[in-house]
Amino acid sequence: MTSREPRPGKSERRTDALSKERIVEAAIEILDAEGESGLTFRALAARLSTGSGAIYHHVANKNDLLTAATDEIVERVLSGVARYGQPREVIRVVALGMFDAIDVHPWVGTHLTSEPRQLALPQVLEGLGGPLRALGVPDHAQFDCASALLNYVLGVGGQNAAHARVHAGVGDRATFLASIVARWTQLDPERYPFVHKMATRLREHDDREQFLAGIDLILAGIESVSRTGETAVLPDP
Amino acid sequence: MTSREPRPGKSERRTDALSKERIVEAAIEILDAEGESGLTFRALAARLSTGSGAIYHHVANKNDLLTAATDEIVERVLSGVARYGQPREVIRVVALGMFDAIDVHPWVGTHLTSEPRQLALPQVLEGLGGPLRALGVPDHAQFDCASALLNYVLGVGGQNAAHARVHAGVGDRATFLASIVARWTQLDPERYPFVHKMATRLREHDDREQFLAGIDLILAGIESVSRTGETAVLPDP
DNA sequence: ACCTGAACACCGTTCAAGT
DNA sequence: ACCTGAACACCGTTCAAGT
Repeated sequence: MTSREPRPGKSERRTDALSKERIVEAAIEILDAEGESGLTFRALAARLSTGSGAIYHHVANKNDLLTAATDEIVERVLSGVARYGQPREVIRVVALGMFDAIDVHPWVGTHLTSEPRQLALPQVLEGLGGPLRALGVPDHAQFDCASALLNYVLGVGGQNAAHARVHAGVGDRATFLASIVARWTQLDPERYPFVHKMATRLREHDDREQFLAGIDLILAGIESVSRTGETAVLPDP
Repeated sequence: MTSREPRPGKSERRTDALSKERIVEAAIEILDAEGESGLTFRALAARLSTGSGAIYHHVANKNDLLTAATDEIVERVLSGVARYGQPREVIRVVALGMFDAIDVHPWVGTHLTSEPRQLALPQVLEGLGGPLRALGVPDHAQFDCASALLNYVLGVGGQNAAHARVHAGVGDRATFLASIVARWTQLDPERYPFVHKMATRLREHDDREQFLAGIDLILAGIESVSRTGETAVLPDP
């Protein structure tokens, strides 16, 4: 519980003065280790060997801190992702990068959908939407296509973050999934036939593969829009 | 600030004893009127003219209360939705029902993605996935298709909830969107060419139409999977 | 200018005491 | 059995006082 010494340098000045970068870095470490509920200004101040009020000299409030931490993770992920190559492959790599990042940092999946003004959102949008032109998607359809991809990625991310949050408290992932399957199979089979059919598949499915299958599904839809023109689904004539 | 009289009936017993239904109903009213931050056990107790501890006799905790409120809204929406007709139309109506519900009750969009054990999730899954068989989607692909639709709906819902939360505090929707457009156009046009192209469209777009365009995109992808078989996107042979 | 940490205004939740 | 509301153990945030 005692705070570690901040490097035993000369005593002229603390060599590691507080800065937004150091605060964000410490916040990320706490978030990864303890989850969202572990990040308090008191815990953060203790880890930085300072008073909780000091943090407010570098960060406006907790929301600002979470936004900065989320932006930092997304920046790292997307800067390490190839932007050349087949457009379809770039989209898949960007999407998978976000999926894996949220797998490692579940809190990113939560905050990404809760603060629409953060930089991370246009960054992901650029990564998913940029390749659309090269894919042959007409100008007027690009917004809809990019937004579908983005919202799907955000949906899965939020869901995975919620899963991680829950089975952080209650045992491991397998027992957590089993508890959901059990709940689903208790539902009335007359009213929920589809859910019953899917329940077993839920237990044995691979999150990452299924995520990619969804991306491929949307990509197939995008291809079909690009071919047929204006609307994705034409009413039967 | 004085609490309203609970109906001046005879004094044998309070005619309106506390119950989970009454608590959930009051919680929904507070959530709709004041937003998520307005729902506190003190505010809820005051509205129900009782002590805050009394609520715990009918509800396990705040998460349980929010789950019950979310389930209630989703139950209302989906029970009022047609289950017959063209399968594609059923999917669109279920999706639009969720979209509109989250538009009216933004907190539903938040809680739907934060509690994976709630009943509302399999309910929406049934509504979106049930019609897939009639659409001609092969058995082994139905899980991926339904999950893509569900995650897209959850993504948009979470995003819209976040928008509502922000522009509840800061003026109306138009100025909120304008502030996002302003932020996006300040980004480096070299690094974010796509975001720049989309920024103007963001201001003039219709949320509901765009939501439906995304559903249609995924439906087009589903059609294409059903036609071509196993994989959505075939590698060029 | 930056840091400190006590103080303030809240929360969710518990629990002895009432009916 | 159900309700009451004070008390407890936290929060985020502020701010006088220090350096």
